[in-house]
Amino acid sequence: MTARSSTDANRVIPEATVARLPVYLRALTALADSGIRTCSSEDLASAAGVNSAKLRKDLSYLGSYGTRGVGYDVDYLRYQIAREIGVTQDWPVVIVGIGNLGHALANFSGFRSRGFRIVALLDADPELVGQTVAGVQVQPFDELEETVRNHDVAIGVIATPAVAAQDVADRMVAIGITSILNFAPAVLAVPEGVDVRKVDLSIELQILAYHEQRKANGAEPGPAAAATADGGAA
Amino acid sequence: MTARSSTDANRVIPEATVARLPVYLRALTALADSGIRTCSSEDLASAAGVNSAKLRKDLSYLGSYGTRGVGYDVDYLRYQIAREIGVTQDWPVVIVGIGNLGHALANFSGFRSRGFRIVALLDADPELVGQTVAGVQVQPFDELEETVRNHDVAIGVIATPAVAAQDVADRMVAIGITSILNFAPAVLAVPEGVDVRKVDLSIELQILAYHEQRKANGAEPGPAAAATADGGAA
DNA sequence: AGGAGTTTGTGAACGTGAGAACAAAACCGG
DNA sequence: CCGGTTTTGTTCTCACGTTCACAAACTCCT
Ligand SMILES: NC(=O)c1ccc[n+]([C@@H]2O[C@H](COP(=O)([O-])OP(=O)(O)OC[C@H]3O[C@@H](n4cnc5c(N)ncnc54)[C@H](O)[C@@H]3O)[C@@H](O)[C@H]2O)c1
Ligand SMILES: NC(=O)c1ccc[n+]([C@@H]2O[C@H](COP(=O)([O-])OP(=O)(O)OC[C@H]3O[C@@H](n4cnc5c(N)ncnc54)[C@H](O)[C@@H]3O)[C@@H](O)[C@H]2O)c1
Repeated sequence: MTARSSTDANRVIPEATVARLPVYLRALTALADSGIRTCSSEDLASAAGVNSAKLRKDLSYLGSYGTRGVGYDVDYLRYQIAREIGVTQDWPVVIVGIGNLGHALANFSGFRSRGFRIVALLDADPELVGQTVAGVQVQPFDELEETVRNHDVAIGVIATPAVAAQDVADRMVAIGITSILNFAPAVLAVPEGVDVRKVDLSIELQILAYHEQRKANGAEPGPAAAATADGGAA
Repeated sequence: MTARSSTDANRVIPEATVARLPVYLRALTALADSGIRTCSSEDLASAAGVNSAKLRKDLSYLGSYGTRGVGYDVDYLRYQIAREIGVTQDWPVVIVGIGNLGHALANFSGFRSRGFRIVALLDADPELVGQTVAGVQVQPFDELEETVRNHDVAIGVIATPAVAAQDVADRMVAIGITSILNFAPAVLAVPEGVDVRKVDLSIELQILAYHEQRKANGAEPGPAAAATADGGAA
């Protein structure tokens, strides 16, 4: 109905698969770094911590990039996954809320190396504004709109206290940001078409506590080795 | 087969439900704080950002704590969920790797208020050892065993670089830690019976980038408003 | 060239989770 | 005490995700 990208868009990739592709990408990068040029689905699966059938099925959604009897070319597959995810291009990102967590995020080098570029740090606190964090000057929150327009930002990160999170999200959405990564422990309401993903440390710990309690109570088949995945729709 | 907790353990609660219980708990706390003493499943569901049928089904796994025609008593339900998750007791936690992220975690007040107590911060860097972060002195990594035994720690947090993560995890497991929250972008191998949950910022961003790219390519039914859930078994 | 050995890609079976729908239970007003 | 109203708890159905198992496709050795 609309534009098509080079390799036949609108193939639908299950959310669960999308959530694992970055893991495969990381595993492939590790393999490439250790000089391995070819790997089997078994190799890659164990490096990624999944079972090989699942890996093969996941990759089959992207296309047929392996060679039967041989395996996958590490660099080629890596490029294909990167292209599918969209990290062959650079994504400009803004971070709002430069407190404890915001500082850590700003200093995190893993951003750049994975296709994301921090173009602005913003905070409502006048004390913080003007300070330089990780080589970037903190701007007043009011400059959000200007910055987003100048850099054509689509992805915003919220690292403010929970009470401010909805306000910040509203502002982001109003300005045209369509993907939000939210670290504040708050449920964000956003219009259709805007993606929100949340990272919530407390929830993760509480899930661990639940299983820990069950182990202590003698519930035999204790699960183990969990992860994080999922997606959803608004 | 073994000990039973007060309210009939070994009821099996689906992982997807376990992952949402902390969200309900947070929503209930918010309601309680604003003076609301009773709420319907509809109210709570919208506060938690889920649909009410799902909420009711989730709660039904815990027991029958509502009143038909009336709704749920906020405080009562809150207590029941907290008890089920295991956050009525305090969980001692150790954090290993006090860099950018470790500092932020140590300073995070949301720990204590949700039933977790940081009993130790550990790092391999001699420069860091002895410094006080968030009122706790950083200890050398070698003191892990002693600390874990003294405080009966079951939950460990890894905030070291990826290369060190597996080593740290091995040490933790050897000492008796059975739940690990891993922030390093690495797949951890742990024996059966040990739970690992990972928080990976880069993966979250890449998932957002994927959907963002699809939006740009004109894939109409763009999903939105995702979250984070899941569990698994080793 | 052909057969043995590998390894992918996928069809099918199975399990888990989501959502609609409704009967059972509680309250309320008369 | 009874009928109407509200809201829960649960059942049923469908969609999604995982895993198994195997034919197809490729390599390599003889
Ligand atoms: N620190 C952690 O390790 C951690 C872990 C998990 C979750 N979180 C969550 O992340 C968020 C940030 O945590 P933190 O420890 O960095 O908090 P913080 O208080 O150190 O920092 C919050 C920052 O947000 C700024 N801010 C407040 N309102 C704002 C607004 N309306 N617009 C722009 N900026 C605003 C403040 O000036 C401050 O600099 C919180 O919601 C917290 O619950 C933190
Ligand atoms: N900074 C972030 O916002 C962020 C975001 C997502 C993920 N991460 C990940 O979290 C981890 C920590 O990030 P960071 O920015 O705090 O890194 P960092 O380099 O600032 O801190 C790492 C700390 O771990 C310590 N360490 C190294 N090896 C150790 C060992 N064997 N035992 C004990 N301590 C050891 C180091 O001394 C250092 O203090 C990394 O894996 C990073 O990829 C960080």
